[in-house]
Amino acid sequence: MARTLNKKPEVIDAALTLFMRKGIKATTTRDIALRAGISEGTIYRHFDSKDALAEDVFQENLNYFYDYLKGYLKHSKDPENMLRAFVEGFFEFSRVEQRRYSFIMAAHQTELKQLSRTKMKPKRMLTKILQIGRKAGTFQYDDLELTGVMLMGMIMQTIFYLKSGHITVPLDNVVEEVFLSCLKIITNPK
Amino acid sequence: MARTLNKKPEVIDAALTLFMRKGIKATTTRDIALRAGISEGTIYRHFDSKDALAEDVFQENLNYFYDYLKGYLKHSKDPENMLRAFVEGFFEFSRVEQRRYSFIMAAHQTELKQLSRTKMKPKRMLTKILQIGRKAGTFQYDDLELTGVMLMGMIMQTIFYLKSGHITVPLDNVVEEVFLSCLKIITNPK
Amino acid sequence: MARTLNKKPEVIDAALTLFMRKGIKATTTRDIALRAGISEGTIYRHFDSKDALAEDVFQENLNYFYDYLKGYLKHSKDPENMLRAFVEGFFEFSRVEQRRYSFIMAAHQTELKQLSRTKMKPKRMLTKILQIGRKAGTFQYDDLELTGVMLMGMIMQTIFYLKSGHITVPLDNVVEEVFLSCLKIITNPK
Amino acid sequence: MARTLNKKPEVIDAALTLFMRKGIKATTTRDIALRAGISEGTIYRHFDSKDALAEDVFQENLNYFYDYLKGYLKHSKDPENMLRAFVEGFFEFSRVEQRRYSFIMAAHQTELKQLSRTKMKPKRMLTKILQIGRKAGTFQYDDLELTGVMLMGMIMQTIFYLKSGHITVPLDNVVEEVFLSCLKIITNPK
DNA sequence: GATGAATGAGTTTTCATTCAT
DNA sequence: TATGAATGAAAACTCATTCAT
Repeated sequence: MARTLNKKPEVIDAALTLFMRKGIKATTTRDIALRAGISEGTIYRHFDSKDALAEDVFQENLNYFYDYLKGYLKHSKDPENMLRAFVEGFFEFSRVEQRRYSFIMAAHQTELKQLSRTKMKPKRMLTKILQIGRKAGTFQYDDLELTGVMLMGMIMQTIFYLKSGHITVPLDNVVEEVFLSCLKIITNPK
Repeated sequence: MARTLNKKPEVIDAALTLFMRKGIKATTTRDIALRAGISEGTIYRHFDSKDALAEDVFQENLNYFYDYLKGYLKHSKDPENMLRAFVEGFFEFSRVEQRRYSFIMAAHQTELKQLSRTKMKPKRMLTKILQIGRKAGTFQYDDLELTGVMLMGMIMQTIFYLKSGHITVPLDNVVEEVFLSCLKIITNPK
Repeated sequence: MARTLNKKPEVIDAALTLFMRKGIKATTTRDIALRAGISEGTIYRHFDSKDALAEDVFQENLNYFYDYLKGYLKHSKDPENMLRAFVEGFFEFSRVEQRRYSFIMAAHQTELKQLSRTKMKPKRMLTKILQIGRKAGTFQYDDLELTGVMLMGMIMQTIFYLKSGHITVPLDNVVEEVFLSCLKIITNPK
Repeated sequence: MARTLNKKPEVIDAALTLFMRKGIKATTTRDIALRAGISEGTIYRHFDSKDALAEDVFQENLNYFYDYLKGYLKHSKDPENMLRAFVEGFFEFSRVEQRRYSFIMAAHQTELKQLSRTKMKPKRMLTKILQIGRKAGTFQYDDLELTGVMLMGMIMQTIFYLKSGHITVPLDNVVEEVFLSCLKIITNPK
């Protein structure tokens, strides 16, 4: 079937690795071509510009992350378990798929043009869980968005510091601790 | 005699604005010179390199932020009040000094060379508060670093989303909400 | 057996349109392939190079133009009528076959390699008419080439400005006016 | 006074020479830099883009041409003499300033972006002369624009063919012949 | 004949930094 | 100190042409 070669996957893969390692700006098309074992021109056969490539890589990885989390949540039934799975999945992904995770975060926060930053799918997953929990009477909170954001912040920031080696607690404990802190916020009466 | 005019402040001010707006990498020395109303060469009279300028701007703003928070905390006596002041101060600073705040965060997370990222002074303020609170018996938690990081994450992420206009709750309520959530984590029994 | 489809006409047609619109240099093989609905490689099955394609398109259109004028002149007998037919034919062609005309002119004046510019068939038609007219005693002029060139210039320049919309006189009047001006040059005594 | 070097004139001069010789498209910024004895970057210190440079060179030369013609016309009083001076000036310029003339014509017809083609100053000079002549009763014609265009066409086309060596008549005679032909068009009764 | 991915040499453009004035 | 023109290395991007399928 495949009549001709198609180096698009190689381009994307090389780009991901390098974007993650040095950031989008600091990665040159030459770097990408070199690592992909292709010529620079080939990049432009598949993408309109370096920015378009970055955008593409970002979306692809975001989807990958999203699917990863969905897989993690599949078997959870009650809200609390879903939340636990979400937190665990987040940490797990950041550990197993370091490259992807780092890239997603960096791109999300600063490197990408405003456009694509809009919808952070994983955050919407979390708010969904919170909604279900409130409906079930398990969770209590005032503002959905705000609560979601706070929990996301706890999780992401903890991972950020984990990566810089500033936390010495064993990983499992960290995850548990973060999960419990989440629970405290949404299950305790004021 | 001759009032040798010193353009350094102009340089720093222009750099700050631009770094914050477009990031360090995306800001050119030409941009800076243009906005500062000086020539490009002048930048190098005051700084060894663009990176050195960025580093300088970062430190200066971090100190400014730190001093700002210190002023906010001055009159708080008990740990809970200190924590409240800290959270309020953080939000207030991000509101009043938008440029500075945005720049500090962006630079902190991605753009600066590893060197200067090491010590995030405001975070150490927070851990200090947590320590005092634990000593006084007001706060309970297992790991100091981890807890500090989680609280920081909640605060920073909330501000991040506030800035993108995704939260519709009135600011005062948001601050109160975040503060209460912090309290829940460190004052509630498991 | 197999009706080996031949995409050559598509190539030529697409090339003509694009060459005319943006000039030869500014038209890429990619543009041509896209517009022709074929692949870039196919162009090289029919032409040795882009330049050869341009040359081909030029010749083909020049011949087309020439045949068009010949058809216009067929029924004219005396020199004056022939000249009138020539002028009318020129204007008519430029109107009905805009793409072809624009391309011929542009290519003729600047874009083609010296080679093919040599013989501008329509101009030789005009000089032929002038010769016949002189022999018949209808036209008077000193130098054949020079006179031909001047008349050509009047016609072509007028069409050029017509196309840019700078002339507001009705087309028929324009043609008549140009024809009369030609006549003045070759029928009036000094 | 001149405190620092300024290579802008060198850039323009080199560009003019090369644009004229090979056309704008075929001239690379590298060519220009090499010939100007500067680095490529310097071009961009003085012009936003290669296109902007071409535009600038075009305007400059058009003005130069215009001034040249004005000088030629200065001492002519009656319309007929003005017209003669105009025709002579045109031919003379094309001979003395070959580079400039060729460039102006090529750029005018195809190479420049639509924008700058709008106003062809010399043509407006000619229409001015025609107006004066009509007011003075010396010239007769119906449409000013159309007549101007036809005369321009005769002049330009003749020069074009002169350059390609297709005309063997001595230059002075050519000029005289063209001038007389112009006169015939605007001084003879229908 | 047709494809379309790949090429690579070449093009325009960018930008931190230097330096004569 | 301040200038601003100049630099040059490197960046993003282009495109006619080739070639395996």
